[in-house]
Amino acid sequence: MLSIYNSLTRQKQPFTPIEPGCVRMYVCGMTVYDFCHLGHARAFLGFDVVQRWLRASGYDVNYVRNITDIDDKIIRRAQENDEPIKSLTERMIAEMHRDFDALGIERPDVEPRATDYVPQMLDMIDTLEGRGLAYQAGDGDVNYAVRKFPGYGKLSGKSLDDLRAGERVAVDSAKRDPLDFVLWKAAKETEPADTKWSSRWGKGRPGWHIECSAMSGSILGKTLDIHGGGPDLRFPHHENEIAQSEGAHDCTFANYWMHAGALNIDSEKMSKSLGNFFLIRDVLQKHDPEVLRFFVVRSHYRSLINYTEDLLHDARQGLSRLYTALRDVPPEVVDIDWSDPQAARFQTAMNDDFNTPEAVAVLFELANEAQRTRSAAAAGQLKTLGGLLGLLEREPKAFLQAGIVSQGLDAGQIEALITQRIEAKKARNFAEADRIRQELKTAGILLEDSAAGTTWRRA
RNA sequence: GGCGCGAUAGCAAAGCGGUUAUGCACCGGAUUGCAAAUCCGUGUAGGUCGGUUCGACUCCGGCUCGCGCCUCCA
Repeated sequence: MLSIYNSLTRQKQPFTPIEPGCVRMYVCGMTVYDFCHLGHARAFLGFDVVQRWLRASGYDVNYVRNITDIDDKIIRRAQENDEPIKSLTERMIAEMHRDFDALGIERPDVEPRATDYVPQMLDMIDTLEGRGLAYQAGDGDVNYAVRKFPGYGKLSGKSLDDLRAGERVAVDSAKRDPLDFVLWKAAKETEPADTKWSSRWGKGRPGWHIECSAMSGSILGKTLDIHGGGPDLRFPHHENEIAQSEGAHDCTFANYWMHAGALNIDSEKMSKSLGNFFLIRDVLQKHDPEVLRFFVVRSHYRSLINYTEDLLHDARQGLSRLYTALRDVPPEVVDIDWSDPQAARFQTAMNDDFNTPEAVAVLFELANEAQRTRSAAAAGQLKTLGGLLGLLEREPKAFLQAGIVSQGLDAGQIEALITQRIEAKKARNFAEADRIRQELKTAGILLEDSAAGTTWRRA
């Protein structure tokens, strides 16, 4: 029923887990040296939806998303900050959780940290060396001998000779082949003690790629159902993971490879040098986290998303329409009946490689139906189906009135002005009533009069 | 240079070889003291050239343009 686009075969395939009813899913997580940015939000939101839908479909999911807490950038940042590695990584992990929680990204079942799996990494490197796939170079580093692994390049569609032809990096003479990558990095005298582990190759630290192979293998076994990650991890990281895991275990590493699409800012790649680098927390200063989630979910997880302020405003308008329907037609609590036409469309869409844009279209149709027919059942379906995407779980009023108070009026000030306006209306002083309406509108507050009284929401 | 992806109405974004995607915005109408929300109505979009077909936005090929990866990167 469910089909998934497999980056390895470049086509959609029916999803068949190794063990019926169970899904072993591994997604490459954060390197914790800085705050999370919008690209992270996009990718991890994408896999959050995948994970949610698998569970909603009845699978017992074991979702592992690692944390890389030892790495060159972490070491550099810790030195810049003059703080211990552990202190920096603990801080960044807490900040990551704060950002992800705000966006409704559920915690994985297991969140392993690389530094807790160094022995497993060393075992794996040992196995690779025993098999002639790894060697210690003159500089002390242990490298993977890429030419010895026949399948190298199968995920990225690159041949070693193509890669060599397009070579742009200075050749590291200690490597037998320029494409060989580091499994174990020999420690340098100048590096702090908390970056060094003992091994039979001498003191050092693991290479980035081996971390994921060791953690996924230790926790989920030699073969995964789904391996996911951001778009730029496909090469070399995932290619190298395959070389390591399949080289060590002699069996398929992952049956389905999933890659999220990229996120651009104003049509350009987000980068610090272009000055268009957005952290999640920066965006949440100005926008509701659920709006950001909706913005991401209304596009397909594999497509390129372009982030602009206008587009985020557009997303807010759309999400407001959905919440307005739930406000006007209180939903009844319903269990989804998958034979219902709209629920079936939603299910079919999600089963078609997690087609959230189509699923969101169903949400709008349910909102229309709820409003048109005052159907509490349709509203209930809207809320429940939305919940499967991590949306529409708040009180409508809470969403519609939520805002950054520091930027404008708070609820008390708004209520006071509304009271003044009601007095003016009673006195048939419509000019004054309209002036207050306009004053509030300028502050981003829209008033809605009805038989039940006056309500407000933020634009 | 190598590998890959994309081009849909004002904007965003899907499915689909022949039948309304959907949302936002816009424009009429109803409603309202005025609005907002809501409801009703209004859209013949598919880069370009050629091919396949009774029929193509949808399949195939060329071209143009845009993007990503090949270096740490979600």
